[in-house]
Amino acid sequence: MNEIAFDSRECGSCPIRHRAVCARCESDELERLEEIKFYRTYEAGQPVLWAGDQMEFVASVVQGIASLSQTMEDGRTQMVGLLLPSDFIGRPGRDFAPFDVVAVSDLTICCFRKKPFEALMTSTPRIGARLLEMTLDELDSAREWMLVLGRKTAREKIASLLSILARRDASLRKQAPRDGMSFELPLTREAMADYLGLTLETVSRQISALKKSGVIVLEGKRKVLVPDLEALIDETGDDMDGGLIV
Amino acid sequence: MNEIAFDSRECGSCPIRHRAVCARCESDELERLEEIKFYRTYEAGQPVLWAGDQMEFVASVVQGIASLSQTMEDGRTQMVGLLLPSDFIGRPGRDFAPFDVVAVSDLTICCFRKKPFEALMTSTPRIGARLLEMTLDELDSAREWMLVLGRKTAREKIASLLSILARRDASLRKQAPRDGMSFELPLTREAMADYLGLTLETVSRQISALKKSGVIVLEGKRKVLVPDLEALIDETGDDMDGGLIV
DNA sequence: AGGTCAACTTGATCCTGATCAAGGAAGCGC
DNA sequence: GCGCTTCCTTGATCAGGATCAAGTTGACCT
Repeated sequence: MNEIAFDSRECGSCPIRHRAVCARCESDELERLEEIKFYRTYEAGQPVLWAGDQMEFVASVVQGIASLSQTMEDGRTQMVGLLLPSDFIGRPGRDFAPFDVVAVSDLTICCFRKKPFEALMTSTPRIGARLLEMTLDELDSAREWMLVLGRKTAREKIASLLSILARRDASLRKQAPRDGMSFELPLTREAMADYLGLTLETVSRQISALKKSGVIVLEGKRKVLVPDLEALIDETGDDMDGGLIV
Repeated sequence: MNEIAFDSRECGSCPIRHRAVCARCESDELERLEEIKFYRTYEAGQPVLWAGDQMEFVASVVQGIASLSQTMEDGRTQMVGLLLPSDFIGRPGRDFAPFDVVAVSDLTICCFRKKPFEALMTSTPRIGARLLEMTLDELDSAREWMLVLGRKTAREKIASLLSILARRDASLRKQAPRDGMSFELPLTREAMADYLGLTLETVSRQISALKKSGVIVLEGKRKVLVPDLEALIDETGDDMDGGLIV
């Protein structure tokens, strides 16, 4: 996700967050960030914020996965973002949460009170610039996901999600994605369905179908092995190179 | 779209652009923007940029409509954004276009060479801050659209698009959306289909259906009259208040 | 007027994914 | 062990939208 190297020890106990926002920043900025931060943890399934809530902090994901989602009155739900470690929650300059934020797995986030963070942003333009860069990345990701939602078949959708998860999993442990890699599925079938605009039954069926055609191998229900990465990417319908970055 | 009042005469011949980026800025910033800008025009259907193209400028839409879209090898197309007057094209800090940009109607854009614009951004933090704000708005819009693509029925999709177009049309002429308003459809059925993740036949059928149930009245093929705005919004499946802002 | 073309409408049929329904597997407390 | 719950799988059927296929409309040209 974030290419910038930054020695994590210098950042104290919240390395990822600092790497995300303060890349290349000077140490006094780091210290000022240290002063205003605190941690929160949530269990899988717990809400972090409801749409419309007052947000008194911005945060970054340290560990675990959170989701951004919207629900219609009749219960139809669409996940609009998956927040993995190093992703940013909240928006300077905005007071209310636009979407529900829910802990998908056990979750630790590193929070910064919004007011001081905003003050820091105006006094340190680099932070704002970095945030703009991150937001533009997220916007591109959201738009790429619109192709998935609007035009892909169920099978292509599943393959797209798996290939994203595989790549992000690899990059979190700083490896290149490779053949024969395996990773843990952090989402229930229902959460996958909500992300992909499908039902959980269809998700289950398509995973079974990919398994049957040998594109993936399941170890238990939540562990996926990808014997041939290119075969999986083939199933996404994307052209080889471009590829989703989420 | 943009709530900030700014006397357009002060901005020379490109008022919207300046209002979008330079809101509340001082006059010397305006002058510096004047120095590096130029205009381009395109006819309906012409491409502005292909995905992967080098971008040597950023721009804002002055008149007409442009689309952002992605196409798969087999020809499936998904529009991922609709750019109306005052919307921004391009991204400081990025060299290649991530999506195709096409003129949907006759189009005028106001361009700024990227290098000087970026220089201006670092020397004038307010511009960066404004751009961050706009990008966050676009991100929210993109995420709201994901609900439309992933979970809404064809009829709800059409109603959602019409209600957005109605509202943006009203706001462009600085009126509150009201009952009995009518507006021009700037998109072909095919373009609507590409935006909504449908086929053009389904779009046509659902428009006919909405007409038959009296939610809209067609005058010719491209002019829509909305006798009762609330009835249209009802059809979107959204709750009354929140509502899509695109 | 007639011809041409693009945009649109409408009908018939098919198929993907939703829905309804039942049952299996793993974890956990007692 | 047993019951209980949550998550997942699989089957049968249904329906919404895609696809294929004609027509229609209207703008523009000569």
